[in-house]
Amino acid sequence: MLRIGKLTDYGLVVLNQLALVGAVKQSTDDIAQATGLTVPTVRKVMKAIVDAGLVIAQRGSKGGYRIAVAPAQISVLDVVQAFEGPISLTECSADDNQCEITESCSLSSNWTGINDLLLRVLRDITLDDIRHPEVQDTLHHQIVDQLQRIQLVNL
Amino acid sequence: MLRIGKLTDYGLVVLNQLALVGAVKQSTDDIAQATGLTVPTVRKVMKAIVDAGLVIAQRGSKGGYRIAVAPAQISVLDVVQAFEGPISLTECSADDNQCEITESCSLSSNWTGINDLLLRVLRDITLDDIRHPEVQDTLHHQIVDQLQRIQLVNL
DNA sequence: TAATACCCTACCAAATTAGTATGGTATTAC
DNA sequence: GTAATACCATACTAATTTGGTAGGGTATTA
Repeated sequence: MLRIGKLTDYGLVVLNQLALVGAVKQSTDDIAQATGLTVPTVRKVMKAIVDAGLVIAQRGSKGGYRIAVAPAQISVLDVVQAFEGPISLTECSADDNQCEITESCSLSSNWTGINDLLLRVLRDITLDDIRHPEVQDTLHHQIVDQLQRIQLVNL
Repeated sequence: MLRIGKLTDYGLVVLNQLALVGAVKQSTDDIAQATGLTVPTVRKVMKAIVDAGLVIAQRGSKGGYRIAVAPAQISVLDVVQAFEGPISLTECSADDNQCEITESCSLSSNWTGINDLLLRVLRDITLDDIRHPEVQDTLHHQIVDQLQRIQLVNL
């Protein structure tokens, strides 16, 4: 139903927690306790955001995780892609494989445009925005206002 | 992976086909042949868009389907919702059920804003836009241009 | 009354996702 | 150099969702 995965959501929660404590390293257990997530789930989440370069992991005693990038530099798109790979609304626009319904498929390729718009929106919203609801509200209204001013060419 | 379902895509293809012939009624077989989809799949697609009121069905001999609304009045959002129900990126923002991680969930509620933006974009693009790629390109550029002019408040 | 063509429900198989378990490896402290 | 800490990698299971299919029912028209 056009949903993002739960893990993506968890990822945002964890990043928020890491942003909260700044440079202080936190272990898996710390994070689990702070967020209310289970330890195994946190582990899974950490792998994704470490691989994406959003978080730095240090092993061994005295190890732990700390955020690698300033919250204002982490976009929602970064997080979504860390968990769900490259975004593409349809198979057509993503892979290079041809779809079966060749004749009608020229139409489907238009999803690409919608896809780009979605990417743009997700890229323009940062972890910092998310963390401050009142700021995010303002941002939200700004974008909606702009969209409302757009005259559709064919109407 | 933040995908729309194949059926939704098919729905758009079928609606395009119906729009092509205007007021002429088409049977399931006609549509299947014209689009390259299988008959059972077309049946499933038709149910969704008939229920959504986008297409009118007439039974009996001489029956068939015809488009119920002008293509310029059918938004991509209409089609997506016909197949995938109300759009909500997270469970939190959709249902009234409480999520388990209570403390951190205030953060998750910010998905709502992103959700609204997505709805807005999908609602502003019509079947007519989709059918004319060059028009849709223009539209696309317009929206992206507007988005680019937005200054994020916290940067 | 028979032919046409939509309608409804249910079923099956494949893919995806969430959650869990387990053994391995790097770093630090003593 | 050994033990404790804590991250790492892989794999497995169960639940959910999705796509595709089947079969019998009902309305309309000739």
